[in-house]
Amino acid sequence: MTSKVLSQSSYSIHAADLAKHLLGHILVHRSDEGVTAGIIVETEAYSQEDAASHSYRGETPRNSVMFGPAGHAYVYFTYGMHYCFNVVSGQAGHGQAVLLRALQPVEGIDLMRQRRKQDKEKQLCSGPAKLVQAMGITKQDYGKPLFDPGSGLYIRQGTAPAEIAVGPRIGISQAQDVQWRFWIADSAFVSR
DNA sequence: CTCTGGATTGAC
DNA sequence: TCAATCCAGAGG
Repeated sequence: MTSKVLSQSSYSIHAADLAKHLLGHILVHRSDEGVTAGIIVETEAYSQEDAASHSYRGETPRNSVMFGPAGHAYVYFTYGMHYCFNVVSGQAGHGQAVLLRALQPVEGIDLMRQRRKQDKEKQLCSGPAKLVQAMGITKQDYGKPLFDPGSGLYIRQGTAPAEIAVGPRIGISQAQDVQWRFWIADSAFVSR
C-alpha cells in the first residue's frame, strides 16, 4: 500500500488554512502495542493574535513548540486529566497550531477499543482527548516531527473531503465569534 | 507562594 | 447539569 506522508512545507501555512487542509488526511501512530490510524474529520485553528489561543500571551514552557517550525506535535495536559493533540502551523516565530478534535478510525480499531474501554466505533475518537487516548499519544510525543515516519507519529496523505462545514470553536471563553472549527460535512465521527 | 480557570469527558 | 483533578500562568 502506498503511504505518502505530508511534507513539512505543507504545514507552513496559516492555522485556519491548515485546519481545513488537514481534513481527509490520516494520523498514524506506531507504538509497542501496535499501529493505530484515523482519518482527520474535525479540526480547530488557534493563532497568536487570537485571545483563545495558548500562544496569545507569548511563548512559555508549555507552548514553546507552537513558536517553532511547522509540522511538529503540540501535546498539552488540561482539566487535570486529559491531553489534547495539535499540529504546529505557520512560520517559526509566530505561535499557532491546529487542534485535532475527531478522527474516523481506520486501523488498530480493537487496540483503540482497549485503550478507550469503549466498544462503539463512533465513540473512540470523537473528541480531542478521546482521540489522544485511542491513538496512544502521550506527552512524550511533544515536539515530534509529523512529516517524518521515523518518529512513529505522522500524517499520511488521504483524500480531500467533498464538503467542509464551518462553525465556532468548542469549549473556549474568548473569541467565541471566530469561525475556526472545521469538519467533514457528512462525517458521522465528529465530536459533540 | 497562592489563586483561578481551563482548546474535556462521562456520569447523573 | 456537574464533578473530577491538577497544572500553567498571573499576580503579590
